[in-house]
Amino acid sequence: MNTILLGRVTSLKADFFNRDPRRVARALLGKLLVRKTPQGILASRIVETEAYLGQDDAAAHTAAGRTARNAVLFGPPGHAYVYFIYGNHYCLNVSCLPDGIPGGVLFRALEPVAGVEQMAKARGIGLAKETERKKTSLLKKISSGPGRMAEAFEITRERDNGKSLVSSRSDLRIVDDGYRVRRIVVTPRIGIVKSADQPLRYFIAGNAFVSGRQV
DNA sequence: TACATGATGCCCT
DNA sequence: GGGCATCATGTAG
Repeated sequence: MNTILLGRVTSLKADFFNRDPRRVARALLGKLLVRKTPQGILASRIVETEAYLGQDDAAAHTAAGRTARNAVLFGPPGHAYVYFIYGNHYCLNVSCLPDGIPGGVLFRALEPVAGVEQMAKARGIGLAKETERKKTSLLKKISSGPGRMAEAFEITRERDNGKSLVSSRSDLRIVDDGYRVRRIVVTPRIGIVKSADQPLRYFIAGNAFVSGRQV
């Protein structure tokens, strides 16, 4: 993608997503979400995800079967499922498993890597005049949370729902820059009522950009 | 056509 | 730590 800015990276293939969402959610930790914009490249490391299992998972949007809204989750793997929630926020998911079988992974938190100023601006956060100490706490507000990261990447349902995250022509992609995750923590998912006890939330241990409180 | 609800974040206390 | 904004979607009537 942008080899000067990011070093050597390889784009993930559709096969990466063609498996159980629990495995995809784990494997996505440490990868980079990359957006090409007219103003420049945005890149952030994926530090927190949640798996949604399809028809056997009461908390998944696909639990009651296929509808116009959730069709992407029933489609081929590696595509963006974007939905609008609470009248304010968009959330980004990626479809998993083969065409016809529902399942997906929710992106919950990102660590900003490139295009930080642009992402801060998209969030209404000013960084320029801040002290280093204050900047550190503001950086966390850019994309620590599913609604926040969607806003930072300017992700909307209109623009991004159904888009491939693995196509070389896509402006929104996921790449591997060789970063290796040391330890992964697994907890129950956040903000749900049904099936709230299942341990399907994954995050990089010790990472400061994970949303909410760390265990 | 009406209504309840939600994979959230912000602001105020 | 709690209330609230705000609306698309699905389901019931």
